[in-house]
Amino acid sequence: MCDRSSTEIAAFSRSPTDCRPSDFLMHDIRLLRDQLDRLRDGMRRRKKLGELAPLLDRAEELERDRRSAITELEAQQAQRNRLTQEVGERRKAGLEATDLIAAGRAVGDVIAALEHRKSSAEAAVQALVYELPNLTFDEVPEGGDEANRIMRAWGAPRPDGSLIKPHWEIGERLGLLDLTRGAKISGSGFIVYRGIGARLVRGLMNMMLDIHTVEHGYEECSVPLVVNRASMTGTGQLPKFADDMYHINEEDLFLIPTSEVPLTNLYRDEILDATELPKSFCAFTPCFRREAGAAGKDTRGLLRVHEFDKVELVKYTTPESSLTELELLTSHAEVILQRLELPYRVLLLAAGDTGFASAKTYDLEVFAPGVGKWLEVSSCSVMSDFQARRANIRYRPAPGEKPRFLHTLNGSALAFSRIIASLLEHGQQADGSVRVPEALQSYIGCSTLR
RNA sequence: GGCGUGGUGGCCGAGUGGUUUAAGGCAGCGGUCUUGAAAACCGCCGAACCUGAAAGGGUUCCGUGAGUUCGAAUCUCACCUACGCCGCCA
Repeated sequence: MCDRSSTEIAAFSRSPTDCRPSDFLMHDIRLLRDQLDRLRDGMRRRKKLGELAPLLDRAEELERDRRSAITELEAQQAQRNRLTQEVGERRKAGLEATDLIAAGRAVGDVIAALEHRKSSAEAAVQALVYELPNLTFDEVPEGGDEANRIMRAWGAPRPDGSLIKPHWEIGERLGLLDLTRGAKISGSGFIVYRGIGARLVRGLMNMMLDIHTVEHGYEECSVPLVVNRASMTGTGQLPKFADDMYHINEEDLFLIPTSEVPLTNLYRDEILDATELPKSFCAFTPCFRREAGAAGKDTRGLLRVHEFDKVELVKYTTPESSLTELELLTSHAEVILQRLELPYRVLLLAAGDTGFASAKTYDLEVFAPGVGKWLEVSSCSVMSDFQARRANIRYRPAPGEKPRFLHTLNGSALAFSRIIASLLEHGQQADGSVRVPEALQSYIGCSTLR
């Protein structure tokens, strides 16, 4: 078991609106000199070592140069401090100081050059470190998605799957999906829900939020859908995944790909009290994804779209309790699937299939008989201190003690479009109508979609 | 959008070019006193980085960045942000 308290790689902007190389918490870059082997092993477990090994070597070299620049720079700064202090003393005594001023000017030139060298090295190290994914926990299987592990399953896919139509057919026939007009007004991958379809969205939102707030104790938040660069960097979407996001040029703002971003950045640059932890939040928001590079994949229906709704869960915990909290958070997502009577399975993702910022992830998959696939409807992750470092979120274990980075977790509970696809396909009846699960009936006011 | 005023450590707050090495207070921690507590008094008390086996030494940080200067919390410019007034607006 690895030390979860102060391990993960990272780097970190602390400015509210910007991310400049000169303003980083650098100390965990020590991993580059102290624990290079651990970093290498982490990348190997993700099957990324071939790709990232040269980057690690380069980063280590730059880090050495950064430190030597700092050492020289600080010696020169100390020299300058002595000179300027003496200038002050001579002035006070009414004496000339032209020689000291000349010397000071010379030292100033040296300092300027060293500062430039330091900030170049720092920016370069930073850029490389930003490309390194989180280290996964030891219990995460090595390898790619072939090594994913099915942990448990709930319910059973219906036996008559071959008779089931895909959700887009049933949805359009019942008039609750209008894919053609969605494409007309915005583009392919933008959905119009109509009539009972729109009411289904609203009902799912209320049902999920009610369960998480009332039964599971999450604080509900209504958050901005547009966030700044520092927030996107804090949770790890930037700089590596810039192409996946919609960007507003004039203001340099981004449309959120998930409400994990605003919820996790709520406490950016803050120090929480240990007694406040764990903190649990949920939010309903649309999520925007460009899906660049996914052209031609799952183009029909609701499986891969540019805008979808989601209820997200986010937790802030101590390093000691984050794994327990992951199990809890995952179970909270499962509750929704059980209430919706959708058969699902829980996968522990292998290291190579685990997301960039995550240390351990469970995926929840629902079987959709119409398209004949398991659909990923939730991804529940513990990010260890990867995001906390980037976003500078700490907690004080006890009064008077040093602040430590906390752990963040998040999970979808759940993503709507695939859930709607699953509901339509799983609930299909012989006459083409769709049965509504009991827990949802009061939210949408009927027991059958027809 | 226009004009104006602010942004200083966990909090409040002084500070307009050179012992600021950031005053003072509150909170916190330790101690003296006390049967105990309170009060009073004394001491400690920000973050990060570099160096070092350690002890220690050094550097940076006053919203952010860029300038001016031998020297910037302090002067200049831009930006962010909060508040006030005016304009516009659901």
